[in-house]
Amino acid sequence: MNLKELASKLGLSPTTVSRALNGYPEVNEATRERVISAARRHNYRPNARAIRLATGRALAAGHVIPLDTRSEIMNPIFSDFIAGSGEVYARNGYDMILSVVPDDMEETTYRDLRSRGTVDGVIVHAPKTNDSRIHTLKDIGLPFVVHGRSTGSELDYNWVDVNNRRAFQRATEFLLDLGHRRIALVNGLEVMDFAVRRRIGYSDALTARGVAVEPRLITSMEMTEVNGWRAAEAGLSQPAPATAFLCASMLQGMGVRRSIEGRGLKMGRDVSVIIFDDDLSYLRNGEDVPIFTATRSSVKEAGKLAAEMLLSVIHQPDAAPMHRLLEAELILGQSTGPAPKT
Amino acid sequence: MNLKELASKLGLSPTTVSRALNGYPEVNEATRERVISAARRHNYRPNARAIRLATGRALAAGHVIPLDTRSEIMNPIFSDFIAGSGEVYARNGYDMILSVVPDDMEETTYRDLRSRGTVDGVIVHAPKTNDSRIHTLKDIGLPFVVHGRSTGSELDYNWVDVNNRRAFQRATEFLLDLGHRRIALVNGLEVMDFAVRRRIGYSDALTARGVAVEPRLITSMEMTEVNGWRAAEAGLSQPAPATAFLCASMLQGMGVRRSIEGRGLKMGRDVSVIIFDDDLSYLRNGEDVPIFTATRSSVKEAGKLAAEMLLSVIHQPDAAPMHRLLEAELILGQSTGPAPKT
DNA sequence: TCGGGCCGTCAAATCGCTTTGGAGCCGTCC
DNA sequence: GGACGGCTCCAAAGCGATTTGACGGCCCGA
Repeated sequence: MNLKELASKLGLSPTTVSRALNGYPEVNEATRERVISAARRHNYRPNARAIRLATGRALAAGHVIPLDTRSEIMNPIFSDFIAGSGEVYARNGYDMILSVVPDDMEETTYRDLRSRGTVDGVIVHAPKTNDSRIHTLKDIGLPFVVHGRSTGSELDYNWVDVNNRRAFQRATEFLLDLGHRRIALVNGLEVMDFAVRRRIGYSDALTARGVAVEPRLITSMEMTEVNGWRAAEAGLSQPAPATAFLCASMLQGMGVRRSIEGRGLKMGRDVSVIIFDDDLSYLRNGEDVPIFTATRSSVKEAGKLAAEMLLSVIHQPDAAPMHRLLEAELILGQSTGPAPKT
Repeated sequence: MNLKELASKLGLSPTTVSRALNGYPEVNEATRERVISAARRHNYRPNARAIRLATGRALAAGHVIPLDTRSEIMNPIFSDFIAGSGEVYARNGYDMILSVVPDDMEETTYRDLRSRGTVDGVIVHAPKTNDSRIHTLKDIGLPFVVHGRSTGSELDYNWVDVNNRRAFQRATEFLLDLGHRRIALVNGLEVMDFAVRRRIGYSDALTARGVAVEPRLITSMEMTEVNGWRAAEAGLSQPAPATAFLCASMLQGMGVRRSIEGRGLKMGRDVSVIIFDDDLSYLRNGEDVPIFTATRSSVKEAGKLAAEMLLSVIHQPDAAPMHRLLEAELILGQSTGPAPKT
């Protein structure tokens, strides 16, 4: 059932039917009713392919997910992020197109999406410092929103981000207040921009209190459980072991906990741990009582906001760049306590 | 730069240019060369929207991700699955369209995808027993491949699945061989078909050895860390506590471990644990030495196979239904050992 | 030399919608 | 009574590709 058939069934022209369905004013309300009910009755849905060609819009948003060529690790926050954005797209009649692309092919992908007209805009995931994709996208004129920011880019662009620096600064201060002095940072890879910001927050807090930043207490690895365990093993087996760990993710935190308990110590009493909690639906930080003390910011919510921003950018391409900085909450759990007496 | 422009630049008709680029035989090799190099030079890419309308194909595959209306939990295996399928689609010039949909809206979504012509076929995720989506899809004639199976459906359909029953049967036998008799099953929700199959494998193994299946040792919850912990707390605090746990996922296994270690026991010595390991990229089971003894089957690989199957179904809609049953490997880790002497 | 077949190319129709530029009808105002 | 507007509606021209059917050369065999 297509527009022409429906029109002829109604004894109307395709023009009128199209206008009736799309809410244009130049059609009599009575006929509009007639058209709408006939459309429903015959189960008519306009062909998306034709609409796209006719309007020159793709009615689709792209998410280009970089897949690290060496490690092949997918970012685990990704599924919750798209759960958030997907909802927004669905509500607005947009499709969500995913490309999982080896990270050295991203630029080609953007150019392709643009010149073939597959999408109206894209979300940029996992920005690095001085990320070249921002230039590329500005260059080819494809609307985009970055989830995160890229230090070093002199361009202004649309982004949604968490205040990573502040979150880690606060967490570090909290540990300092508890008397901890040897606080280990279990960071993500510092090619990622957010990881750099987190380290800065951490160092700033230490420095402000006159506590030296010790490189031996800082690790920067992919955010997995095993790497968390490894970092804790290193931090706890030193002559002057860490008394607290600040982790960039829940999974790392779980690895740290495994190391602590494997040594017969108790988390929250002998060693304190704070994590960054993305509030992933399948990785909740306990239920009523949080397991980990955490700085929390929902990644699903970020996905929603980014999608909304993208749609607005698509509709008003010439508007000034938009920014949205989210603050993480500091949540008190069972994994922190006063520094043990030396 | 579109086809017409390119054609006029070359002094050729659009027809010829189109044929040259698409490898049709009725065009002179010399002109083909000329066309191809001109296309490259002018950076011409055919407009996907036009191709879709002209050919009547969507050149896109849909993944409808059910979002549990109550718990809002995304399945964590999902990101690795689409990493696998995405690669296949990309290689074949297909787009991947994702719809994250409240589970009571899935049917509407399928009908919509079909009648608006957004996709050529879909992958069905997370089938339940007697899943109505299979009927719906057959009914509306949209090609599909199920990741998993649905017991109770009398229809024959395309699927890619792991031999869940066998995997859990083998794991249970392995624990029995180690002398364990009180083996707890930490299962997923048994509305999911795969969870039912796993329980059957578990019970079959016990029954075959004359060990009674004790309901008090079986839990069936969403597969999170906290639920794993909870199940272990229950299983370990009974008068005759479990000596081994068989978990449906790595996250549950981590929760079980937390409970074990929280009681001052040692996993692998005092209590044994086997997990089902989906080989998720961000949740590796250790590195060289696996942490958990596990039945392992890569969900990314399953994604690849499902996508390949879907493409083949799209191209040959009338072929007989295809099936692919994957066997899980049994991997020996550090989490299992002989049952402690009573 | 003429007709038939093959090769290479093209004009035009098509896909299913949107959108521009009227057209017809009726009522109002001068 | 005629011009002008406002309502409704329609015919036709797009969007940018694919694809059908046909046509002009050229070669070959009769």
